[in-house]
Amino acid sequence: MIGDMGRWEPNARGRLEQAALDLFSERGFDATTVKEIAERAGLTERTFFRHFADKREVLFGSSPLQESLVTALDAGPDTVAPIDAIAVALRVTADLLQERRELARRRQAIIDAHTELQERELIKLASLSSALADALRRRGVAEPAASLAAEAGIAVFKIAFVRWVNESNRQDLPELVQDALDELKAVTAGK
Amino acid sequence: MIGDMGRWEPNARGRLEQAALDLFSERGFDATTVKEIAERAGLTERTFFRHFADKREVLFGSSPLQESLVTALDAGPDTVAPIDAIAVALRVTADLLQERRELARRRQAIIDAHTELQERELIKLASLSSALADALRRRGVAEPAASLAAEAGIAVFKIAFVRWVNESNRQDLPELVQDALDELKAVTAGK
DNA sequence: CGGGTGATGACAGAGACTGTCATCGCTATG
DNA sequence: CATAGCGATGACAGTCTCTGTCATCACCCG
Repeated sequence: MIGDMGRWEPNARGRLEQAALDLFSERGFDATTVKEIAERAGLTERTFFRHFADKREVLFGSSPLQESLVTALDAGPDTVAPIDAIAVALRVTADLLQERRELARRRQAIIDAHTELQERELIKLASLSSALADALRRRGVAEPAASLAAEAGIAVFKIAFVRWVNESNRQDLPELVQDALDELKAVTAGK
Repeated sequence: MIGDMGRWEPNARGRLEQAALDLFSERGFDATTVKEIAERAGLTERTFFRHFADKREVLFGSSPLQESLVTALDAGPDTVAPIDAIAVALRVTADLLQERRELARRRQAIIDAHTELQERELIKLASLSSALADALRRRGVAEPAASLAAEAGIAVFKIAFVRWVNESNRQDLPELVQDALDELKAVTAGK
């Protein structure tokens, strides 16, 4: 418990996120009630739901990945092939994510332990894929190439991320992304 | 209402699925309570939860896709490239699915209207992808090629399926799958 | 016909989420 | 400095999902 702070203590949302992360780590997602999260943050259950649409969303509320990916994609020149534009965006974003490795690990451990959280993660990734496809279309890429390239990019990122989080030795995430992409190219080439 | 049937009317599970599909179509997913579904099927709410883990699962309980995909993959010769083995399995399964077009449309309309249902659909597809990757590994495909090929295959299937469901003119689903796969190959080749 | 077994009903209860209204702290404005 | 407005919070009641528990019912087996 942080202590009872009156109303208007700053950063209510951040306090809720921190409290949730701690409690989920300690007791697990199911064994933690929203009321408990709110109380640890010095707030009420009702206020929790004003900041987050549901109990799961507190783990997914701040995700700078989408912005980074889309920005990087829009920035690159329109001349390169879609898959290469995606490769660049993925590596830039991977580099960003790399700075928060411990937070990412902790969060992922919670998510991996609960199916409901995996569902939420998957739909966030789908939204990411959709945003990527939009950005590609803005670059003049037609359908279904845009959607396919976006889906392929997300798949590559997912697989690289899993390796990065699980390996105990610090491997470079952008490198893992590049490796996974090369593997995908090899596989789809029919080998 | 089907009428009040005593206990032991046959196919309780099927009646629940049918009642749910009808009610979700009529009123929407949120506006339908589990109690209403159960009553239309001549059962109680408690019994609903004995057949389905949660309210969403009633739409996903019977999915023969996974079995078909894995069976088809295991059946093919080990000599072909992973991506081609997947292509065959996808086309065989697409052909199966094609027979239930109207049911698929109705179901998909409900799913598309509710985020929570899309979450469940995505995790079912992830499970499918995982099963595909397992089957590939049984064929001797190494990681991460197996996972990447499986993810790519699911992406191809997803995009072909969307087109098949939305187009008013009856296009051949296996053909759409093949087209999407060819597109993916072109995209990952760097064009 | 009695016992066993599995499916169902009845009931209570926890917890997620929503609607509504009161209350609080800050700020602009006179 | 008073006060009115505004956004964030609290308080409270209520619905619905989902679970645990025990009784009851239909069927099958000997």
